[in-house]
Amino acid sequence: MNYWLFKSEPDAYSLDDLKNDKGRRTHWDGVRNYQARNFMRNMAKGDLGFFYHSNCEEPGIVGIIEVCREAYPDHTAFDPRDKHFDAKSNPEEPRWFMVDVRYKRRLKRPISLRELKEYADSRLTDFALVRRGNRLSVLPVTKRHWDFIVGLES
DNA sequence: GCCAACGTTGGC
DNA sequence: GCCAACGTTGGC
Repeated sequence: MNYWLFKSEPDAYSLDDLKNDKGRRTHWDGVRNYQARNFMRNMAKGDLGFFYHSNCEEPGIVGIIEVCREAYPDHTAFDPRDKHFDAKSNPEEPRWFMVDVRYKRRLKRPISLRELKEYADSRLTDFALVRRGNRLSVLPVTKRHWDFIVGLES
């Protein structure tokens, strides 16, 4: 099993939004970055992910979600009215993919980016999230890092 | 293939 | 709202 991190702006889509969605699940559409897309194509059913709130008052990890459907074409790329429309993608040769994720649980407390950065030079070296300039919306998390971060919870 | 211009992300 | 860090685009 592999571990991941999914970023979302809570104003646009928060952990509560996921929890309140039908079946507590959603499709993770709108990713338009090749590296992030490749990560999604590597995801397997049952993989776990952190739900990260970005671009907000206190950016940080707030919950845990699970991949419940593996990568399939992101149909929002085909819709000219969609914000993430991409004329270069089409159903015959889709360029962008998405996975479905399901709410698992909220962390006992949010683990802020500020707190995670305290470990950037020790327990969380090479964790992409705490490296400068990282803008990937989907990124892998090693088991070592995953376990350490979950351990910060309590 | 280089690189300047441009658009986006996201912390602060 | 600012701006640094990137990724992408397109002229040459």
